[in-house]
Amino acid sequence: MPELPAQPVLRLAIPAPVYGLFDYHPPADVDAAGLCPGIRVEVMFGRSRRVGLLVEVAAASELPVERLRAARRIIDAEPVLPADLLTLLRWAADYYRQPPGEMFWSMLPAGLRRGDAIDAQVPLLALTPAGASQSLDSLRRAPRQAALLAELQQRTPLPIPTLDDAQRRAAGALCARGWASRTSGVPDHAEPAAWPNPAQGPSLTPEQSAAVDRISAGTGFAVHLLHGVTGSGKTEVYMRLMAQQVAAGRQSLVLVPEIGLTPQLIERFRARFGEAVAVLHSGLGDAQRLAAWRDARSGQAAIVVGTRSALFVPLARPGLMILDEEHDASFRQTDGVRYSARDLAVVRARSLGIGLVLGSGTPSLESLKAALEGRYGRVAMPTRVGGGREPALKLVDIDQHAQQHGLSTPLLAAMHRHLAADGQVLLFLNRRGFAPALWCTSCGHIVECHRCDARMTVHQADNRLRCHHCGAERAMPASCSACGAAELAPVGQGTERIEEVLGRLFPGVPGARIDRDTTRRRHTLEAQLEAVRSGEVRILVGTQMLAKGHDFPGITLVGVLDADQGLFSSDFRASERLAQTIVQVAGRCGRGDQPGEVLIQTRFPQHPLLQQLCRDGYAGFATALLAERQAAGWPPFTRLALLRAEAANRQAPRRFLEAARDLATGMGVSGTHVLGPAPAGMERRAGRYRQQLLFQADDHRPLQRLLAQLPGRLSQLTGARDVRWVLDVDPVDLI
DNA sequence: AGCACGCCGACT
DNA sequence: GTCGGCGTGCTC
Repeated sequence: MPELPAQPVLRLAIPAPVYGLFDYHPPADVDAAGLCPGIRVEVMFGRSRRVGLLVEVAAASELPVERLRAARRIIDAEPVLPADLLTLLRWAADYYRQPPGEMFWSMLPAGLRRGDAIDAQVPLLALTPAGASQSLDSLRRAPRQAALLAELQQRTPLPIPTLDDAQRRAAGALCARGWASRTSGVPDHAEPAAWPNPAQGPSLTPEQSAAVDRISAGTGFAVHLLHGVTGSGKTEVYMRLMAQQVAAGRQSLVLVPEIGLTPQLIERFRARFGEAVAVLHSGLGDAQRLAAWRDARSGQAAIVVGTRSALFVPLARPGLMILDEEHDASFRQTDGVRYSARDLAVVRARSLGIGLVLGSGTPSLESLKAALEGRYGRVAMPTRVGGGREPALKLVDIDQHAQQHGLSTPLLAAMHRHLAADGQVLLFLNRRGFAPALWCTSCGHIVECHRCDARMTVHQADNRLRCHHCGAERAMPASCSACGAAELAPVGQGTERIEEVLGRLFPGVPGARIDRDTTRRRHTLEAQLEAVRSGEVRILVGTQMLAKGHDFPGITLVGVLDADQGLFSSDFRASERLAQTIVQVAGRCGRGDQPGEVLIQTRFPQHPLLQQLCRDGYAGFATALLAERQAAGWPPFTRLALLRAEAANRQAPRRFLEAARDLATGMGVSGTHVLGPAPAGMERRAGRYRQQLLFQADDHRPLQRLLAQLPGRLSQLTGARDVRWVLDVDPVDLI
């Protein structure tokens, strides 16, 4: 029997938790050879309609032809994702052992995932003839309306999703006056507007110039680790590099941590690059996100700034990628599809053949090692723009000094000194609430969460107990549930309590507290930060939120109230994070000629890590930590993957992971070890018991070999249905 | 993830 | 007698 020539098939990534691509015939009247990978295709998948992404056109399927169905329709004429993102998608799905369909899902704005046309109609604001002939003078008392009218007279129509709240109100007013009207249509992106010339920046310090020259010297793919201390002017270096790209007609993609995407940063970018800046962050609505995404894809935007997921934005003319605060944990996606945007940025830059800058004042050990081995270029900026160096760190032994509610005498003395000299003080304590525990002074009982292996935190302002791990909440008990005595006392310090103590110790000195409890409402954080910058607030207390990205020029003293969390943690990364946090918080103080002072309260002033950090700074500390990691066989000298399982039942996760361990050891992949299972650091959390199994390998290759078939086989394991499990490749949290 | 198929308890 | 409980298995 003559063989029929095999027909080309479409290999699609379809959003489903299934590992692999799915093969379909092209729709009846469509020639597969004419289809470009990156387009969306609508198919019937099982009994439901899905939108899939064409990853490749294959000569034939491995499945018998009769099992394949034909796709319903081809959605796009042009790829929505360019080739480099398809490469990235496949690489990431493979490396992180994630279903490609889910990975692809996270690369598209919501509307496009549903199958909307990429040039869908959007609401537009158009200038009316009356508005066109209107002089701006008549709107002198309505500056926002005047600004919007001026913009409309330059370019009409404007897509309404790109307008902010104030602009939308102004739009309403202009419509009421009959000078503008709402319509809808396809925004005109056929002819990308010419990018405005970047504004002139300040002159660079020699150190900044050298950094710019070093980074822009090469062409093609390269990763540069820009190790610049706080205040060394990294952002200015980024902007110079971006301006070079603008001049060459190429786009820059800037990724910043969640907290780093502040209005100030966007303002700086806008002031330099004007309207050619597109911003992507989690607060955006679907329409705004799509508009920014489209501007990046069309080349309308010269600069694209965003958080983690902006890594997946298509770029028409990519020239440079920048990842600021590269050590920051928020570059890791930890729920849903798991990936590291920092590591994927390297992969994307390589496939694009462009440069990538990883900037940080406290680089991750992974990046430092790569720089030491010469895989990344290393550019150091140890000096602050005003000329000063980073403030020295001083340890205060809290067992040797009297203290009042968590504030030691030396720290209190320093606070008085700095306040008297017109300085501002920042106190850092990574523990919100009033006190981390409530205990009975009569019987010693400590109030615990019913659903977690954790203590309840006292929140005095609203007289409630909260669990910071599961969110459980209850009224403050009047008496001990164990012995009935009405002698419950809060123990330990939280930011709320420190704020109260400061009110008593420094009466009349205006203070502010910044943590998740005080900034829950929108805009309060910005208002509080402004009060600090203006000098109105003299003492600032806060958590982690203070450590990142904010400039407080008037702060001259930083107090780290408790450095000891993290010194003795079972997570080998805790000391790296502790040092990064301390150095980042310390960096908030002192500017130019004003030297800063940093006091770190600890019960272990002799601890070698703290000693090293104070003596040699972050770079010396990191070198020592790298040696320690190498000796202990931890990353970045080895590779890890973590399999976590949880269930309401205590035994199920253990049984499942024991079966998983037997499966993995039975595969006998040389160069790999399986450790565990062991209970997670907090075994019970939110009412669920958690266990974990650790895979360790000398290199990523044996680890990948071990993990290759694992997810598929795990789901077939007996007991797999009794637990929820996730596989985390290159995990950051081991507890 | 959906969504159906499949075998066992309380109902018009 | 059947409506529906959610265990199990599949999706090109």
